[in-house]
Order: sequence, then C-alpha cells, then structure tokens
Amino acid sequence: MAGQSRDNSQYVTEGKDEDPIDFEIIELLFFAYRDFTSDPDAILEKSGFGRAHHRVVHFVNREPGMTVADLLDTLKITKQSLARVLKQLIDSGYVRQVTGPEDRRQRMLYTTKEGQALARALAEPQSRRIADALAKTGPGARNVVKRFLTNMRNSATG
Amino acid sequence: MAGQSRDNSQYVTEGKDEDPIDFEIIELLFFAYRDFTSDPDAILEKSGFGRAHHRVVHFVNREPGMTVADLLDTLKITKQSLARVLKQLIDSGYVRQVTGPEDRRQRMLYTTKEGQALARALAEPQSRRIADALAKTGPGARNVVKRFLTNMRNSATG
DNA sequence: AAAATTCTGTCAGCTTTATTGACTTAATTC
DNA sequence: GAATTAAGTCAATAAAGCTGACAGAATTTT
Repeated sequence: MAGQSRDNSQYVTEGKDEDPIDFEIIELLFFAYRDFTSDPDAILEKSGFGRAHHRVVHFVNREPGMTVADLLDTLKITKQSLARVLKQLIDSGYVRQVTGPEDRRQRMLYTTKEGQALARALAEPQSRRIADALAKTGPGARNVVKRFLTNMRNSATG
Repeated sequence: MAGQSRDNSQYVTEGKDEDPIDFEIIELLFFAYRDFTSDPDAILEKSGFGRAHHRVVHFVNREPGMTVADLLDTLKITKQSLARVLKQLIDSGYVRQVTGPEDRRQRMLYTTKEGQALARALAEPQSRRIADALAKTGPGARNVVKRFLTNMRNSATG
C-alpha cells in the first residue's frame, strides 16, 4: 500500500447517491461548544473544582429547592457520580441541603451566597461571549438562535 | 430555608445592580449539545469506541492527509491522549497512516473505507437533527445559526 | 560532518468524571 | 407491619484526559 501519488479516488464517495451530511454545522457546533466551555475552566481551576461542580452549582442556583432526584434527572448522571461532587460543594459551603418540608426523606438543594457568586462568576464570561456573538450576528439573531437550540433538544416539539 | 447567616462576604464583590446574565441561552446550549452528542453514542457503543474515537475519525475523514500534529492541534489534546485512541482506530482498520512524501517523519492520516462509513454513520443522525431543527426554526435560520456559531469561537473576528 | 531540533511513538503513573452493583438509613405508603 | 422510596455510602471499574521522561528516525542548523 505504498506511497506517493496514490490513487485517492476511492475516498471521494462524498455526495454520490447518498444524502448530503451537514458537516459544516456539526463542526461549528463542536468548536463553538468547546470554546464556550473553556471560559469557566480558569475560574474552576482556582477553586479546585471541575466541570461537574460547575453544572451542579449552575442548576441548583437556577432552580433553588430542587431535590437530589431532580438534579439527577436534569444532569442525567448516576447518584454515585453526583455524590462526590455534591459532597464537595456542600463541604466547601457553596451548596446546602434542607430537609424537605413535606417529604422529609428529600433533600432540597440551595446555593449559599458563595454558591450564587460562584455560579455568577462562571456564567459571566459565557454570557458575555454569547452577547458578543449575537451582536456580531445581527438583529433578530437571539430569537433565531433560541428557537434553533430549543429545537435541537430531544423533547422539542415546535 | 432558614439560613445560619455565615460570613459569606468573600465572594460578594458584585452587588445588586449587576449585569444580567444570559442564563437562558447558556442552558439551551448545554441541553442542545448534550442531546446532539448523544446521537452517535449508540453506534459508538457497538463498535466499542468512545467519543474520542468519534472526533478522530471525523476530522481525519474531513481532512484526509492531515498529520498527527495537525490533528493534535485541532483536538487540542496531548500526544499521549491521542496515541491510545489513534492506535485502536488503526488496529481496527478505520484509519491508516502513510509516511509523509516530503517530510518522512510525518504520518499522514487517512480513513479507510470502513472509516468513512463509520464517520458517515456517526454524522448522519446529527445531520438529521440539525436539518430538522433548522426547518422548524424557519427560513434563513441556517445562515443565522452558522454566523452565530462562528462568532462563538475564540478566533472569530467578524 | 556533527549537533540540534522536530515528528512521532511509547512507558509509567496520575486525575477527573463517569459507571455498576450492593447495601444502609430514614421516611413514607400500602 | 411490610413494601417502597429518597438519599447516602462502599467498592470496584472504565474512559479520557494529563505530565514527565525518553527513544528512533528524519530534517535542519551550525
């Protein structure tokens, strides 16, 4: 299978009788998301936390009082995976638990003030990146992007 | 939620009149990307591969003849991380290496026919998801989304 | 020609984030 | 009272990344 001046025509199956694949947007999504998630990493490193902590702080902050089961369902990870991360956040004072007022088996989750500040600090560069990108894209971009992203979800219906 | 009022003043550098944070699009991006990447996972599981393999096959397929260094630069991972994944793909017959015709230290990477088929199979559900989402979003969506995603990248200039 | 650098590959060990399975405690429901 | 549920924990494992160190082959510089 040698060397130079190979016959590469075998690889050019692109666009024969097959459906075209939207490689362009697939790649744009990959790069956009990679850079988007790189924003908070510097902050997380200082706290000794990782992306898993980021997600937990974010969602608890967004939906105060959510239970552990709620969080598991949102993140779609296992209880044991969450346990480590959640414990660290609680021990560090970013998240606290309150026994459910109706069902006392439940633990309702809340961010502390520090947790809120952390969530905000992490979201801030991401929010700025989004705002800049939308501004560059033009008026009306926000609405289109919002609808597109919503439609990309599994549960999207319209 | 009766809080013990601990001294939480450490992180409270930003007060009440803060910039609004675009939590909405941050979350939409998270969910959209999570579901988007979940598409190929079923296929990968059958092959015994993971997302790392996916990325390698994808980019080698998109840019045939790219060198190992090119790939490292694209993926932004280390040589040692790539090594494991790349070796498995070569051993399984999805990717092959050709000694660089000019610089013989280089290894130019190509997908085999099987590699092309795999790349296509992985991209297909993602492409369909994108097409459906764009169609639901409306005419002109593709262009707006493309510009937005481009602008989300670190290197974006306009 | 010799030395330095570059491209690739590999060994060894570590970290983060996830997994499954099994079990416990406490609280609620049947 | 028994069964179920919410949460927590212990143990073992896996995927995918990391750093550091080193080696072979090829190229470039001196």
